[in-house]
Formats: sequence, C-alpha cells, structure tokens
Amino acid sequence: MIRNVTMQDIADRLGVSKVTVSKALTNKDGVGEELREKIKKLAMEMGYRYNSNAKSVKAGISYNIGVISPEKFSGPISFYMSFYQSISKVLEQKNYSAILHILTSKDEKELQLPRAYNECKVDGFIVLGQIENNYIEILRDIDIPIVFLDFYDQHEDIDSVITDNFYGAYTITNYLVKNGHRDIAYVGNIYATSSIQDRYLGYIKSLLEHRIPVRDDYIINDRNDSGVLIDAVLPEKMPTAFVCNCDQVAYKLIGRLKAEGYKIPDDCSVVGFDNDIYATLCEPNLTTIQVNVKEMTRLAVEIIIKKIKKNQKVYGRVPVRGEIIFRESVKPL
Amino acid sequence: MIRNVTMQDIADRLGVSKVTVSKALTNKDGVGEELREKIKKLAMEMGYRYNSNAKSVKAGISYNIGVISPEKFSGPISFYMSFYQSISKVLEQKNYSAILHILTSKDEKELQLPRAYNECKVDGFIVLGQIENNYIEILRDIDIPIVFLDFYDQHEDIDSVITDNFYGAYTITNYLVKNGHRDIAYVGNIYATSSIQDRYLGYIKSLLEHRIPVRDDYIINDRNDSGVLIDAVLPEKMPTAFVCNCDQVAYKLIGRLKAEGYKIPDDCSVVGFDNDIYATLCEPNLTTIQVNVKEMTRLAVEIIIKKIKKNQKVYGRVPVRGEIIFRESVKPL
DNA sequence: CTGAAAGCGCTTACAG
DNA sequence: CTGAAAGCGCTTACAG
Repeated sequence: MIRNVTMQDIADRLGVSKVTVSKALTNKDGVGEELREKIKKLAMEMGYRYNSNAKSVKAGISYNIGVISPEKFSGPISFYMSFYQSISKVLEQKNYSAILHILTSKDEKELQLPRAYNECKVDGFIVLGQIENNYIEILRDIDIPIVFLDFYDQHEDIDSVITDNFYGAYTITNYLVKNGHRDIAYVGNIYATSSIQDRYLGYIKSLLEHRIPVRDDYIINDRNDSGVLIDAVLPEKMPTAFVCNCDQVAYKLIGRLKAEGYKIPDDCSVVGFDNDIYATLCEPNLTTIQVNVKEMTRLAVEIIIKKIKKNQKVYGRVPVRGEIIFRESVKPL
Repeated sequence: MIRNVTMQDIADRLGVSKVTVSKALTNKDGVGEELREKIKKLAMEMGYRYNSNAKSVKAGISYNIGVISPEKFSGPISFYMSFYQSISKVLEQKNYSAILHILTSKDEKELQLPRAYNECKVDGFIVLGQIENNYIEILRDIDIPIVFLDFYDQHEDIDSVITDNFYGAYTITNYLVKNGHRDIAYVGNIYATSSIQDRYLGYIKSLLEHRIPVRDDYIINDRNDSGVLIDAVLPEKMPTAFVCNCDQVAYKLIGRLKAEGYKIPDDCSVVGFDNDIYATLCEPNLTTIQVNVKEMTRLAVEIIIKKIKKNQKVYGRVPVRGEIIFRESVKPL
C-alpha cells in the first residue's frame, strides 16, 4: 500500500506551508479564500484523506463513543440492536463513531473494563442495558463520561435516558377505561424488573384515578424469578381486558386465550408494550406502546457529547414518553 | 478532566527514559525483567492508559474495522445485527474494534464514502449485505481492504464470505426425499435475489439426483419483484412437501395451509431456511437450515486482517455450510 | 540492557 | 493573510 498523502505533500506542491493547508482544509480563519479553494481542489485531486488519529493525539479526543451492551441482551432479535443502530446514525451526524463492546458475562463478573477504555479509544460510554451493580461501581470510578440507556440505578449522579414506563402503562390503561373497560388485569411479575414494576404502577394509577378497585387476582404472574416465561393462571372471574407488560407476553396470552375458546377482542381485549415484532405477528394485531428509540438515542448522544465537552452538569434520569399504537386488539364495550 | 498519565510521566518517576517504558509496557525486548515489572506495576498504580491513537499515527493503522451495512437491512429484527455482534466479538479478540456504518440509501445513491474512510479511522471494511453495483465500484477503487459478508458479486477479485445456499437447500431437500417425499414444491421468486436462486438450484439438484421430475407448477412464487410478499398460488395437485426459501415464507405458508384446513405436518411437510425467529414462532416448529453466523464472521475477520497485513492473496467466494435443525414440520411418509 | 534523536501527521500559539 | 517552532504520545532505528 502506498503512503497516504499528507498535508505536507499538498503544501509542497503548492509552495505553501502545512499550517496554511491545515487551516484551509479544516475551514479555519487565516487563509485567503482563493488559496483555500486552490488547496481544497488539489487535496481532492491528490486523494487526500484527513488523518483523524493525528488530531486525536494532539486533542486527546478520539471522536469515538463506546457502546457497552451486556452479552445477555444480544442475539438476532435483540431489541437493543435497534438502539445501537440509531446511536450509530446519530453519532455519525456529530462526526463521532460508535464502537460496540459486547460485555461478556465473564468480563462483567471479573470487572474487566473494555479494551477501548484501556487504550483511550473512546471519549465516553453509553451503557445499553442493565449491568451488574459492581460493574456500575467501577464505571463510576472511571474518569470518562457515562450515560445509561434504557435503565437506571439508584445512584443519583449517573445520567440515564429511559422509557417512561409508568406513563406509558398509565395512558394505555386510561385508553381501556375510556373504552368502557373496568375489569382490567395486569400481566407481569412485578418483582422481576424495574420496567415491569413501573408499568404496573402506571396501571395502578389509572385504576385509582378512575376509582376502580384493585383486585389481587387481577395481577397475573407471567414469569418466574429467573425471567423464564410461565403459563399464566387466569382468574376465576375473567376480566374484560388485559394490560400485558410486553408484547411477547401479550402474544403468548392471546394464544392461550384463543386455545381456551375466547375470541379476541370480542370476549377479551389485550394490550401490550414495546411495539416489537410480536405486536404484528399477533392475530389480531396488538394495540401497544411504541418506545421512542430515536428520541432516546438522540438524548443519550446529546448528553454524552455535552459531558465530553466538559459540561459537567448532571442530567439524572431523563424519561422519554412513548406513544400508543392503535390496532385491533381492543374492543369498546 | 485531568491530563492523562503518559509514558513520560512513568519514566520521570522512575528516572528512566520513555523508550524503556514503552518497551516494558508493550512487551518488547530491550528491558531487564526486573525493571519491566517495576514499570508495569507503577503504570498500574498511576492509572496509566495506553494511547493507541499515538501508535496509530506512527504506524498508520487505526486498529478499527468499518462495517458497512445498508440502511434497508436495518431495523429491530435485522438478521444482520447478529452478524455485527459476532464481528464485534471476534475483532475484540484480535485487539481490533468494529465501527458500524449504516449506509443510508441517499449516500448509497450519491456514492458517498463513509466518513470513517475519509478520516482514516478504519483499516478496512466488511460490507454486510448487498449494496448497489455503483457503490461496489467505488469501494473497489479505494485503497483499503474490503470483504463482502453474506453476498457476492460478479467481480472475481473481491473476497466474500457467503452462506452455502445451494448446498443447504440441497441437503434439506435430500432429507425430505429420504423421508419418502417425492412431490416436493419450492416456494420463492427465483429471480428476486441470488440467495433464493441458489437455494432453488440446490433443490433442483436434489430432485435430479433422485430422478424426480421437476414440475413447473411446483415452483411457487412468494413475492413480487420489489420483494413484497404475496399470497402463494397453490398448485392443483398438492405436493406432500414444501421447500421454502426462508423461514418467514414458511411461516406464512403454514398459516395459509392451516386456514385451508391442512394439518401440518400430517397433510403437508414444510421446511424453511435461516432458523430465525419465525422458525420457532411457527406451529409446528420448523425444520430448517441454520446459517453459521459464527464461522462466517470468523472467516470474514480473518480474511480482512490478513489483507491488512499486506497479504494480498485473493480469497474469492468462500461458502460456509449451515446445518439442518430438525424440528416438527416434517412427517415421514 | 538503556536511551538520545528523529519522526508519525496534525494543531496551537505566536510572530511577521 | 502566511508560516516557523514547538508539541501531542508514542515508536523506530541506532548508538553506547
């Protein structure tokens, strides 16, 4: 491979200094317009490529952001990959690049920091998906900016961008009430994750606001404590609507209800959360809450870049509201 | 943020030169064992992080690989994201990092090269998913190594790692024949993509080998030329088995067959390809071909790194065989 | 085994 | 508007 052309090469050909070339190519003051154009034109012709590594050495900034995502959330249908893609696009617009670091369970246990950190390859980290507490601790001790995406933890000083689970479940339950439902069950293990818990609380708030009594037998478990989905135990007195903590569980529930002879939504309405592939695989298609991936990543990127630029403000937990996607799984009573 | 500690800082504290520190930390010859250990220990204590940017400037190597994936293949359930994750993991082991570049349709049309290239941020590109011919042309003209992953094109001089579609369809059709099937249809628009076409040819080879006549009405179209799935036209005389070009189409077909009163696999056997989410969403679960993502990415990475190290050999098309995943959608006759 | 010198490609003051 | 000098943090010869 031939040596790349450098600013010096351009300078030599034009009989000017590399300082002038640098100014011209990076659009800084201190070059005549005419000369600038001449330099840019020649750079093109010579196939010049800017060496961002050289800049990084001087500036101490790599213009890369690391995205740490725990291995356990990876896989071909990983919800988080759409986040990552979105991050990559948004960073691109800001002239940053995204380096994905899949955190293996081993490294997570052994508190091994990403190589990208040890080699100064990134200026900050976006952590995509819940990681273990000990790992959070070592990330906090590190001297580069961090933002959590789609989860948070009790430390007030760590910034995070999250889905407004509470509000989402609240609005979709309100929607059911508005459609005449009063016997509404919630499907989800309310101790399993903070998402499920927060969604549950949004559901409860809606019931409270509408003076609908909360029934214990309407809180239906969907998974064991290891997160493995289990068959739901349906209540004796069937509700007219189910608020499921996610689309996959709604999908599963509908299969079950159909098998028992219920027509959806004629006999029971069902709503989900996430608007993922299960929402449209379902027959009927699910009314659900769409997580606003675009807005969430936009915010996460904005925050991390501000922090890199030494804006040491604490943003805390930033909730992003999703929106209801109306489909065919709800029947007005 | 405080200035990072450098090799010079360590050298000063120990009263040695930074050259010695460099040798010690990068495990090169030319330092006494004792001194080396002392240096390493102090580096740890001082929280030293190696600055790979500085090395990159000297070496002219970034230790980053760009992964170009066309926007049209992105999305939350993108098959390609599992490839990307795997690439990221494999590169990690080789001390490289992966930078994802989602190629927008606009940039693809306008032949805009990735910024990572223009800024010397990557040493090579893995192209993940079919891109337009004109774009292939400009990538060829570039002076950095390129490998195509999961597709190929007519240029013999471009290396690519692909699924052995032909062989996969051949083996799964053989499996049907071995189970007593002779009336076997193929479902797929054989002009739509080279994958569908190659899988079709594997199916044909199996029929030929077993002296089973090829029937025109057993080639069933599944999509229009824009790739939008359409309802299949079932042949007058129903086959006993269907080889579908992908799991999604198998999933769709099974829904259709069930709706018409057929029992699967009792009345008809159905097989798919890909082993993606549709394979297990299906009732019954699909017998299908699993693409060997791990092996494919391992090879792609191996090839690109060899090429970066100036090993200018041409590898050409490297096919990787998948394996049959046996499930419940096939009945022996 | 150890290190002074020069260099990678760029940028940042500063002087003219 | 233009550029000589010094520097970013490392490595590569080479000399001792």
